[in-house]
Amino acid sequence: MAPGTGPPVGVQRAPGRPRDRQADDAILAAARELLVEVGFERLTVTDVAARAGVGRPTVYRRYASKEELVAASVEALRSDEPAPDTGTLGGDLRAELLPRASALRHPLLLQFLAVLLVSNAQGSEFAATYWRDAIAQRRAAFGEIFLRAQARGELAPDADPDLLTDVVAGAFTYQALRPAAVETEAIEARVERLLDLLCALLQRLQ
Amino acid sequence: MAPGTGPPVGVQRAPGRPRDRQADDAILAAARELLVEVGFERLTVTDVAARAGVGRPTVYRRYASKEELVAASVEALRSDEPAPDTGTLGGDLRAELLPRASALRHPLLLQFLAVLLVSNAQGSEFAATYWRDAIAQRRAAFGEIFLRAQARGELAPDADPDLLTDVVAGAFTYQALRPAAVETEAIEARVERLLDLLCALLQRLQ
DNA sequence: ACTATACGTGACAGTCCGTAACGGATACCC
DNA sequence: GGGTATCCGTTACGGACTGTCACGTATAGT
Repeated sequence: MAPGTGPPVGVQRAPGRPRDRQADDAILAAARELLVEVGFERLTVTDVAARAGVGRPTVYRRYASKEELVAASVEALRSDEPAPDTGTLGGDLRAELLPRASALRHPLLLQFLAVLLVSNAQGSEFAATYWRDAIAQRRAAFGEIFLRAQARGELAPDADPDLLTDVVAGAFTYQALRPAAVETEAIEARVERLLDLLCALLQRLQ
Repeated sequence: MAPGTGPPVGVQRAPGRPRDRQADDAILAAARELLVEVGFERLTVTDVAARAGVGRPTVYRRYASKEELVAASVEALRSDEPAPDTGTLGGDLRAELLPRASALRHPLLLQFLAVLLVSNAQGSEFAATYWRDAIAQRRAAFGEIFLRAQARGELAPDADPDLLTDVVAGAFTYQALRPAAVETEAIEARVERLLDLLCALLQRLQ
């Protein structure tokens, strides 16, 4: 997962020429762009290297496989995402869930979920790492939304935020299975209706 | 999607040697088995042909691509699934949802969902066909469960069964993203708790 | 200077996809 | 039976991708 054998931590300094940190970023950016453009399966390491202006061995020096490269590129994106609105106590539940609904249908995340689904179903070693590095933190942000709603009295205090996350995140993620190319705006409307239904369900749970 | 240019319908009879129907079944069975064993990406047409005891061109004579082969193998599985319990009015909602929860986490279906997710995110032409052939009918069975629950008075009659399907199917499908290899029995328990929560949510919607 | 590593280029073996060519087999029609 | 059209299995091919290696060169610390 980490580039190579890991960066030299703290005072310790590796001998020889250091890694080009500019290449690090270029590789991750190129991987993200191509993942969105052509998908995981048609993404090639050759193309990533070319777009990053880098030789292919330079990519493999950092990531042992195409899977690790993709996982790292998605994980790096998380720090670029907007902060989960940790201002006041926030508005109502619906207003807080809406931006998360669209974030869950981000093309990059969906491509990654597909990788996760596949490596999962066959018990790949990557599955657990993927979950821990890329999904768990996003789920935590979801759980805090429900905690805030409970603090505001919008939600029953004994409801498990983790299970609620499964329900809400599952419903939104599920929308990505629909043939989006044909009716991308119809799905937007459907998400709105879904959001209404979920809020009605949750707020009746008091 | 259909094998070759389609089978001769009705009285019409194609000239020349007919297709080996035994090979048809062997190919689909081999594809299903390998899809579960190694996943979509590591499934090769060469292996499918070998397991089916068939030459590789014999596979390509029926399906234009690996994607079509996989889609057909999943679609063929649907007819093997148990009938959706169209007996009396059924038991309660929870009892009807339970078998569907495990059906949604069938390894074969999950592999297929991953294919759908990928081809979807990049606007593949297959996406719409996949949805229509393999998903839409399963969703219909789900909708009927909610219709029966409404007939029994367990559910508000104005609730949209289609949206409810999104919520329930989404929650269960989402579980497949968890690292299953490590804790396969923990997920079983989680599905039980999730089922309890969903029933509590739905039945409060009156 | 010396060492150790990174870089780019180019090449390589191995695998897979999808297609084509061949000889033989099997159905229908005259 | 002869003719025709399609199937089958085998074998081979071009193209693409993966992951690795070797080479010469560049860049850091000692």
